[in-house]
Order: sequence, then C-alpha cells, then structure tokens
Amino acid sequence: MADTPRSFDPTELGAYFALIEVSSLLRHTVEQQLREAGDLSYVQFQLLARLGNSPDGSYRMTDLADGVVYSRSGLTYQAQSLEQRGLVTRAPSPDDERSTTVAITEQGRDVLAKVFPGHIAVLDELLFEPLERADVEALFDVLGRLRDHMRAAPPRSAAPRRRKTS
Amino acid sequence: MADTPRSFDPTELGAYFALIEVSSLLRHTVEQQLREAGDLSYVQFQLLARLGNSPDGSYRMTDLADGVVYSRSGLTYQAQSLEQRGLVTRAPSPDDERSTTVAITEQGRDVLAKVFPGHIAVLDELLFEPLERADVEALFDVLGRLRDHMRAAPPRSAAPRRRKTS
DNA sequence: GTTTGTTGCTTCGGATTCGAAGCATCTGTG
DNA sequence: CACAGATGCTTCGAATCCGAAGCAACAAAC
Repeated sequence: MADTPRSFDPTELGAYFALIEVSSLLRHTVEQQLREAGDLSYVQFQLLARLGNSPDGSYRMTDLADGVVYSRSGLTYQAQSLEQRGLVTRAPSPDDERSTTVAITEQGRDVLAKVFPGHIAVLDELLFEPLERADVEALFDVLGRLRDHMRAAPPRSAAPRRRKTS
Repeated sequence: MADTPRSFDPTELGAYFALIEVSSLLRHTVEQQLREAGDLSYVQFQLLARLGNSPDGSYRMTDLADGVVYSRSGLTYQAQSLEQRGLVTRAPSPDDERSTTVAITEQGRDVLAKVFPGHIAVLDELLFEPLERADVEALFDVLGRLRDHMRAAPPRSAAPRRRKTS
C-alpha cells in the first residue's frame, strides 16, 4: 500500500507533536476565555472575527466554511445559532439565489469588541510572552509557507469528481 | 477588565492564524487517512500511539488524558470504544484501586502498524515536504519551548484549589 | 427550451465531546 | 479508628460536530 517506509528523526517527530500539542492547549485556553467573556465557541468567534474583518462585513457560507476549516453542515448549525442571538444576519445572495450571504450585525461587533481584549491577553500570555521577536518571525514564515502548501494541495484522493472519466 | 489594550502587529497575527490554520488542516487530513486505513479517530490513534511508545505499553487514564489534551469523560468514552474493539485492556491499578490502567493489546499494535505507513506518508507530504531542514529545526525549537511554557502555566484562573486560602 | 450535471446550502441521524454530578478509594488529622 | 478532604474515574445530559442524503438554483449541451 504505502510505499513510504521512511521514518522520522526525533526532531521531525518533536516538531509534529509540539505543533499538535501547542495548538490543542492554545485552543483550549482560548475557548474557555471566549466562553466566559461572551459565551462564544471558538468557531463562532472565528466566524465573527472573519466577518468583522471583511470589507463589507459579509461572506458566503462556503467561503466562511473554507476559511475556518469547517464542515458545511457544522457551519449551518453555528450560523443559525449566531443568527438567533442576533449577531449575524443571513439572506440569499442577490446574484445567486442558491448562496446565503452572512453578515455581521452591530450587536455582533459589540460582542466581538467585548471579547477581544481578553482574547488578546490570552494570546499575549500564552503565545507571545515566552517568544523572542525572531521566534515569532520564524513561526510566521514557516507556518505561513506550510499553510499555503496545504491550501494548495488537493484534498488527497478526494477531488476526482472532475473530468468525465471515460 | 482587561488591562491589555496592546494590539498585535501583522507578523504576530499572521503567526497566530497560520498556527491555527495549519493544525486544523493537518488534523483534518490525518483524520481522514486514519479513518480509512484503520477506522480510527485522531484521538484514538493518539492514545494507541502513546500506549505503544510506553515502556510497558500501559498508562493511567489521567496521564493519557493529560497527554493528549483531552477531557476525562471523553477519554472514558474512547477507552471503552477501544476496549470493545479489543485494541486495549482496562484494569484497576494494583497499587491504587481507584485508578484504571489502560494497556495496548497485540491487536492494538497491529492496527497501529497497519495505519502507520499512511500516517507517515501524509505527514511527509503535507508537513515536511515543503520545509527545509532548518525550518523543521526552528519549529522543533520554538514550538517545543511554547509547549513547555503552556504546560507549566496554570490553567488560567482555574487552579486555585490549592492551599487552605484562609 | 429541455435535459443533464454542478453547485450551495440545509436536514437528518449518529458519533463525539465536554462539564457537572456521582461514587468509590486514598490520605491526612486528631 | 473516625472524619473531612483529595483524587481517579464514570455516568449523565446537553451541545457540537460530521458525512450522507436531499432540495433548490444555476450552467452547459443539445
């Protein structure tokens, strides 16, 4: 099956494990802070943050899902939840009746603003405090390249719905 | 509330976002591979891998949970699942009747072996292929330090159950 | 203008997850 | 030894999550 008997050296393994561990721990702490400060899950926060950064404060569902690496059905669930709380609105797109446009509301921006300082504090304390400037730059560089690579890579034996095969 | 009005520069933000994104994307792909190759979730794989690396192939529940950054109740659920499939055994610890010792079985090791090549292939392709040796070393160094820092840090306003306060 | 295929989202069912509460076992103190 | 507290794990209920299936709107081919 797999023709890759190559094994990893301790540095590679360590880098991999550390990546998983760090992101898990960070996510955990952030999740807690967001829950307490504004009753938001991490996903919900990410969605609001993305919408808040958008020029017109809105996105299509699919783009949001891809952005935060999330399933479509999961996004539907969270979007409904956010809509009920009045933090976003949903409406069919003008140019394409199929797609739903999600937009952040004033209330959504308020929650975002309320939660942000604590969020920054957590990041500062957990992520940046122990690092030198050069470390942050290294992460930015290496992880940025990784992200681009992963985004570009096809979903691994998943996309073959193209071409008419025969 | 939060006395940290400091904001982040683009490099810091980029590093943070890239970290989250990379770990999400990686996790996603790995999860898929594990599911197909051995019908394992990522957590289950992590548990088996940890047990497989242990000198005596066993751990206490709590240590496992802490190791993979997981809730205790969640671990109970997965441990039961793995036990039913015969991949691990569970038994009360000899020296402490309260604690449960989880041990990997031969069958567990088989599944691990069956799944491993594909796992390595995914990592190689997604994580290591686009990186120079120096990049891997940088990740190892910086993320390793981060992990230590996060592990050491108290769970953020959560631990105050120590000392008799008054 | 149909027919066929694609795309965007939702619904559905089931699996996974967590925190709180519950139960046992240990560990100190007197 | 009896007791309060700590510790280790499980059970419970509710929230969250995903993939598969379904539905509606588009697009392409004829």
